[in-house]
Amino acid sequence: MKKQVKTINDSLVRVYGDILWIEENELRQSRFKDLTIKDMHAINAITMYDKKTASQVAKELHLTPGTLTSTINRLEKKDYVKRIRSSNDRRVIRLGLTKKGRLMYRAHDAFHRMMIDSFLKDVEPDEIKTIEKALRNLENFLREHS
Amino acid sequence: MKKQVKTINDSLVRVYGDILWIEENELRQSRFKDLTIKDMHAINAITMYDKKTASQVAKELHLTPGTLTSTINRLEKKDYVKRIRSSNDRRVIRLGLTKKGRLMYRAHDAFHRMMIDSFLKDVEPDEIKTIEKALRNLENFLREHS
DNA sequence: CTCATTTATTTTGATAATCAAAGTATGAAT
DNA sequence: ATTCATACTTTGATTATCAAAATAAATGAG
Repeated sequence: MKKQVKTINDSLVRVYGDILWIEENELRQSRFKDLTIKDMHAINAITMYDKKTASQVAKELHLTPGTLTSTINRLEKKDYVKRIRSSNDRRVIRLGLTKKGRLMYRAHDAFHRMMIDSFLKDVEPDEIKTIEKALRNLENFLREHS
Repeated sequence: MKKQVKTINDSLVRVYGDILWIEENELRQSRFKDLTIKDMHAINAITMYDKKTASQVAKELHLTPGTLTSTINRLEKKDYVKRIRSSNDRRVIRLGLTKKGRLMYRAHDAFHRMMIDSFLKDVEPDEIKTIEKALRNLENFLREHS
């Protein structure tokens, strides 16, 4: 019983470290060598879809506003991200991806999809429900602790 | 179907970011304020149990030998970790935790245990098998990609 | 309307983690 | 003995990060 918890925990810890490391390596061999994982995760948080504000993205990534600014500077200079000054409130910056940014976004997304597909290999639909339940549990736990 | 994969993926991404952030905050409020999360993860990798070599730990953490050296220097100075020169091969450094290090290890471990307990709340024994299967899938995927 | 306050972002200055590459010490093998 | 390999450390440079101060725009009270 106790042992099972430890095994699952160790597996999660290992998996997390390995994912970051593999993503870093794949990135270095790809056409997007000029990005770090952190850059990639910023692009992922910015998203192809909404036009989030800088503050929203900083919060999601748990970065201070200043750090986010410099992240955006970097990504703007490298032509992955663009700043869009909001017209109703001219203090706020909305963030969007350039063509190159969207390309990167899709590539990263494809990797994650592959990963989740393999995660769910041979997992039956009702078993997926179990996994979703456990993840919800975890998210609740984290919410209580923040 | 596609949607489910996306939901699970987003949840995992969110969860991992949040765990790091929460651990960082808890640490800052604890008696172990002098440690960063990275320090804590090094202590976790060093473990209370085996006496791993510096190389082993570096590999587990995906750090270069040089970086591990400076991590160990830091943690030794703060009295969490001790170096033990191996007697059969005097090039090898084995790593152990001090009393303070073991205290930290247990505290961190307790947090993880709580987390996994809540993850597995209302999850039946045979459902746990599902989760273990999915994690094994993921570890295999990661092994193929490294 | 104007001044004070709040909000969103940027700038600045300092620090810590990291890497690659060179260095040191030890061990292994021919 | 000499060379090669291994385990770790040192060095020098770079990058991500933060806290705090600065800027710029919006909001609200009178």
